[in-house]
Amino acid sequence: MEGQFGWGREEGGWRKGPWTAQEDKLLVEYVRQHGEGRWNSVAKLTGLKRSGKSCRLRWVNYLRPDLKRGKITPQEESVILELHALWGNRWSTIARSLPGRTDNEIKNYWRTHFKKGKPSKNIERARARFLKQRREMQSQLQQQQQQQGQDQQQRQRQQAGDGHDDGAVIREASSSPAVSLARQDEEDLQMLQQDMDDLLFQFCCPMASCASSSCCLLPGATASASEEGSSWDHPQLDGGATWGWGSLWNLDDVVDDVDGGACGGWDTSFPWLQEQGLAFY
DNA sequence: AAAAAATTCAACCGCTTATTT
DNA sequence: AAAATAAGCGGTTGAATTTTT
Repeated sequence: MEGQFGWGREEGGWRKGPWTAQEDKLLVEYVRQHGEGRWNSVAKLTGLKRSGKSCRLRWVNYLRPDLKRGKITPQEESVILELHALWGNRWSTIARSLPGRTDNEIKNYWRTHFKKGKPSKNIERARARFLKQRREMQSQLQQQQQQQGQDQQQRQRQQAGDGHDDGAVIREASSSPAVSLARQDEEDLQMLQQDMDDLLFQFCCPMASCASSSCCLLPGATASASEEGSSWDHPQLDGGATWGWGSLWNLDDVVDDVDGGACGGWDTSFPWLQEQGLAFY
């Protein structure tokens, strides 16, 4: 029974908690007539007592017809792993490469299957800073390009398109099955790669060779992965199997917070892939 | 058989970013 | 230009379900 306590209650006029079939019907009908978006008017037009936010969420994560139902396939799983190694907890970015899967779904899947340690906040902060910088650079570049003639613009774009012959990790990622990064992401990644290479060199990371080539699952390191806490007691063993990009970002921590002891590893090893006979990288 | 523990995942919250007014 | 509104994101929660004891 719902409606008595916290779940299924009404609060400030809005219903909360699990959606009923009737509510779904109303929302689906609304979208059929008015399309996606303007979620706040759902309540006004249909009488559904749900906030716009709630409606959007329900549609995006559950009612959308293009959603893929059913379990995550092994292929999808390896994509998730791969992209999480690249992007960390940027679930929506990852979801873009998995048609029919939502960020929420991927996030849940990751958390329930793979999450073991806790990544440092600094990773994402440093990363955000980097990406922001990158974005600013890009928009500057764009402005410059606009001032120059269109011919030149095209020439430059071509150059940029052809010119990715460096970056082993990128090549590795894009040659992997079923992974296609959004253009913007790919560009970010490319810059990130360069940046990280520099950092690697600078800090002489012991796993440098691992990170710049395409290891990740070392045969010897089945790494039963200490259940809780960081892997930094034995970084070269526990982390060894997974020193890919996710760990690379930890270098941001080094930069960001040199004496904080921050190099927080993601204790993520992938024995399940082996069980399934799947090679990761 | 049943109680406890663990897992799953839909939906929430707060915050940030984008768009509109 | 700035305030308001909408959309989007990621972390977290907790009811329901499944597994273990």
